[in-house]
Formats: sequence, structure tokens, C-alpha cells
Amino acid sequence: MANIREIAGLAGVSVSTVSRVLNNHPYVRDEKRQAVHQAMERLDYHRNLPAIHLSKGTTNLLGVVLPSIEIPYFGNIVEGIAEEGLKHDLQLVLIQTNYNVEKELEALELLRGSLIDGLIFTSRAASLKIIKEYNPHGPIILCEDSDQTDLPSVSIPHEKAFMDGLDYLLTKGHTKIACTLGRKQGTNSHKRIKAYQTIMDKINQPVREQWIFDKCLTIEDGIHLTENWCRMTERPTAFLVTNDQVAAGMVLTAKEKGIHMPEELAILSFDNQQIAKAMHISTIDIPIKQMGKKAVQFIQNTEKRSKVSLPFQLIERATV
Amino acid sequence: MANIREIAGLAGVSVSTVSRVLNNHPYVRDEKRQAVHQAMERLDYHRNLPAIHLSKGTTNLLGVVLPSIEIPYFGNIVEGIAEEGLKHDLQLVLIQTNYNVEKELEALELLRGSLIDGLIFTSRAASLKIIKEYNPHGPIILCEDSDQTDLPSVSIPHEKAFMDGLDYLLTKGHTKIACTLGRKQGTNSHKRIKAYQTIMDKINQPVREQWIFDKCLTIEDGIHLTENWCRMTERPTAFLVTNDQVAAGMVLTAKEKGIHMPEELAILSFDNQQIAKAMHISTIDIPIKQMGKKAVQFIQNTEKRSKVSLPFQLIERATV
DNA sequence: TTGTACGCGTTATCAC
DNA sequence: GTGATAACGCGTACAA
Repeated sequence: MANIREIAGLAGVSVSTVSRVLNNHPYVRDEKRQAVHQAMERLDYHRNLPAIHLSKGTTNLLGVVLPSIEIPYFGNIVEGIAEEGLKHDLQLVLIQTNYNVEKELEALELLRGSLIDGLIFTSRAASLKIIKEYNPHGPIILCEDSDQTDLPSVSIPHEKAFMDGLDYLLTKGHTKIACTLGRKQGTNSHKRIKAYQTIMDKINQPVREQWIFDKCLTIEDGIHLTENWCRMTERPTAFLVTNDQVAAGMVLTAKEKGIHMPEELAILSFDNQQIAKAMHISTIDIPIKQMGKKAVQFIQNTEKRSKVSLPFQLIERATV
Repeated sequence: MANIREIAGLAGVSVSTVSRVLNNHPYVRDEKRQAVHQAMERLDYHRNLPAIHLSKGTTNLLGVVLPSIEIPYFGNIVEGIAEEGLKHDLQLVLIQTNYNVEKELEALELLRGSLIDGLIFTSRAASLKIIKEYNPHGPIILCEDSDQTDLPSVSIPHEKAFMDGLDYLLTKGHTKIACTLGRKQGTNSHKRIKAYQTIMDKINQPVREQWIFDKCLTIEDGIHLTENWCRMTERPTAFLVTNDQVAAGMVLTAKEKGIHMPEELAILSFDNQQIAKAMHISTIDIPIKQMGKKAVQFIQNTEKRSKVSLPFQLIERATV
């Protein structure tokens, strides 16, 4: 692989001149520029990225931490990140964690090691304290409804959204309401639980721990949930669930079992993916892709990083 | 940021010794090793990745080209790649292309620029000729049913699988069979079309161009397809479709319209995702994740790279 | 077992 | 406009 020095030699100029034409600097006589181009052509020259990265101290690489790429919610965020990243000429380094703190630390080490210029957490398991320690090495953005402001964050107001969802179920006559979460320990889930407790208090209903279902993320989970529901002695009449996938699983199974929806069992979910529309599932729309885009914008704008809350919207369909 | 030289100075050793403890080389006296560790601790030393990459000429970074992360098929491949990559300490650089050749070229340039050690195409739009030109710069793996063997490839035998699917529909009494493709220009789609022509010839049916539906990938596409089907003057009685998403959209809409399945309309799809099981969609299982894993193994094994065909399996359910 | 010196390929500074 | 030359931070022959 030819390097910049060989080009300089062949073109009869200095390495600095070669570097100049490489980076489209002005102040290079046209003849020399031509000569350099010819030399590059002849030797099939192409720049070495790690060398540039070392020299410049930046890489145009953006790290993205996500638990699993197969959960549409995260896939959508990444899509948004990719789309916006494209505009800023950023490549994406994906770190799949399965909520493993060790893996998240690896991602943070990539930041400290200057391999990536910034890092976006679509979700996290590591503590804020630890993550903040890495902030000096580059911008870190959280995709969660965070209370702190040291680290910029992008999210919908989850507590408000969950309360709105519950209120909607209330107006439809439900008081026995259960809910599902993706991961109880998550920040967003905490907000949702809080909202749940608030509303249950308001309507003088006990907070039944067994009505808060953890680790519900997929269609399969939804299927099991409805099966579960059938076997329960005291049954909720409505569910506010993690996402459209869980709702889809629930609805499909409910229909098979001849459960009347929404009379016997009402379901409201989050996200508003294609599947929700196709199955007429009532859901709360989240601008997921937009979150990813905003996160990248935060990476780019050194100045006004902050906590941003995006709007959500309740979509009334047939399952409530 | 402290560098290796400062550590050497503080620890009272040479840079090579520091490098040795950094890389767990033998032949370092314990006292010196301790001293180095202490110095690293005190200065909060951490290695600079681009520098290592430049010096070693490799990065442990693996490029992954994919059209869209939102299509479950590609997400699954990436999942497999990530899982296997983990074992080999590989990080993933994602290049989302939307089948844009320009973007694929960018990915190839990353390979030439030594930013990534290898590249996996989950799908491609660029010509084999162009891609092959980049092979000298690092291993390139294709996730497609390729006829050539210069570039290693991982896939199921698409032609065989499609023929098996069509045969299955035949045994169920269907002769008027339509099919859908993700992208007509794709290698896998070519195989599928070929199989389609072969079988149609065999049963003396014309190959109706309007019964080969292109650009069908999502649930929405499936919905439109069934709506379309209703408006057709001459209707096929069976569809062999791109993937489970398209099938799901078709089935949902068919049920709503009171279309009798599988009598009036039979649907067989590919992939066997969760949604297919949940909706009892007959489908042809593809070991997608396994493909990703195998691709990574090809990247690692310098020697026996080749063309590998993974097994598929027809899953009988309720839509045929 | 340890240290010196050079190479990796590029950018940036400064003098001309 | 142009060219030396010093960084950038690390790995590694080679010598000792």
C-alpha cells in the first residue's frame, strides 16, 4: 500500500503538498495538484484511516449502545441515528449489550480510547455515576427520561405518557388495570411504575405487585401473558403494555381464546409500529426515530445540549 | 491524556517495557511490572486505539453492510454477527445503505482504508466485479446464494427452497400461484424467480409478470397486496411471499375481508419469525442468525472459506 | 530481561 | 505556494 511519502516522491513534491491536495486546501499550484493526482492514480493510493484518526484525534465514528437489535424500538432509534449520522458523515459502531454492564463499559472504553467521538445509550444498565465519569472523553447522550441534566437526554415524558394512558383506560370504565414493563430496573420503567402508583392511588385501587409484569418485550411474551391472564383468579380488565409487540401477542391469543375485546380485556400499548396499525391496536405513538436523530444532533452541537422531551400521542383504535 | 512515554518516565522504565506489560508479554520482572501498573494508575492511563490500529495494521473492527436495520431479516443476521463477533472480540461498524451503491462503496473504502478488518454484505446492490476489486484489502463475505466462489458466501439454497415451497402449494391443489420479492434485482430474488419459472413451466402455467410482485417487504406491503388481490380480475389462489411480515399483513387483511384461508387464498412465506408462529402462518424456516455467525467464522478462518448452504425447513401451519 | 530506535501514515507548524 | 520536520501514541526488531 502506497503511502503519502511515495506519492510525494513520484510527484516530485513534498508530503505537505500531497496532504494539502488530499484535504482540498487552497494554495497549491494547479500543476502540482495535477502531478499529485496522477501519482495517486498510478500507485492506486488510498488514505489510511487509522493514521488520520491518530493524527487528528477524532474518528467520525459514533458509538451506539443497545440491548438488542431485534427489539424494534431499539432498531428504530438506530435507524434515526443512522439517518441523521449520514448528514454529518458519521459511521456507527454498534455495541450490543443485552443489558450487560460489562459490555456497556467496553463501549465507554471505546470512547476513552478515542475510537469513537461520542456515544449514544439507547438504554443502559450501568449507573449514571459510572457513565458520567467518561463524559470528559466525549459527548454521551442518553435516550431516557432522565432526571439529571449533567448528561443530555432525549425521550418522551414517560410518566406523563403512562398517566395519560391509564387515564384513558379509566375513562373507558376500567379500574382493574395491569401493566407490563420491558425491564423494571430501567429509568423509563421507573417513571411508568411511578405513574401507575399515582393513578392507582387516585382511584383508590391497591397496587397489586402481581399485576406489574416484568420482562415483557416480544410477541411471545404477549402470548404467554394472555394465557396467564386466563388462569388468574382475580383478573384485570385492562392492560397498559410495554410495546406493540407484546400487545400483538396478547391480542392474537385473546382472539383465539374467544376473549371479547375490548369489553372483557382492553389493551393499550406504546410505540405505534406498523403491526399496531395493521391489527388495530390502540397505542401511544412515540417519535422513536426522531429520538435517534435528536441524539445525534446533541452529539454535534457542542453548545446547547440539554434534556429534551419529545411529544407523544394517543392513537385510539379497536383494543380499548 | 497520558501516553506510554509518560508512564515509562514515571515508572523509571523504557517504553517497550510498558508496552510489554500492556500486552501481557512475558520477560518482565515483577517489580517493574508493578511500577508500571502504579504509574498507569496514577496518571489514569488508557491506551489510544487509533495508535494501536495504525501500528498493528488491524483494528478488530468488522464492517456490516445492510439495507435497513428495520427489516427483521437483516436485524437477525446482524444479531448473529454480533453474537459470534463477541467471541472473537470484534466490534461492529454498521453501514446502512438502503441499497444505495454509493453507500456500499463507502463501506468498501473503509476496508481499503484499513478501518475495518473485514466486511460482511447482508445484501448488496453493487456488482460483484466492483466488490471483488476490494478483496485484496481484506475478507469480504456475501450473505447470498451466490454462483461464484471467488468471494465466500453464506445462504440457504434459495432456488431449491422456493421450488420446495411451490411444490408444497402444488400438492395442496394450487396451480394459480403468485409470488412476491423483496427486490427483483437481488441475487436471492433471481434464484426465486428462476425457481418460479421452472415450476410454472413444469405445470404448464404461464409466467404472469403481474403475478410477480416486487418491493414487498413489510406488513404494510402485505396489506396493500391483499387489497390488490381483491381487485384483480384473474386471481391467484396462492402466494409464496418474501417474508413473514408480508404474510402477516396479507393474512390480517384477508381475515378482515372475510376471505377464506387457505381455501380461497393460501399463503406461504419465508423466515419463520415469532410473528409467523403467533399467527399460524405456514412458512419456510431460514437459519438467519446462523448465517450471520457463519459469516463471521469465515472472516476469522483464513483458510477454508467457501460457499456454504445452510438447511431450510418448511413449517406447516394454518395458511396453506 | 531490558532499552534504543525506528516504523506505522497522516496532519500541523513554521520558516522560507 | 511550498517544504522540512515535529508531533500523534504505540509496537517491535535488534542490540545489549
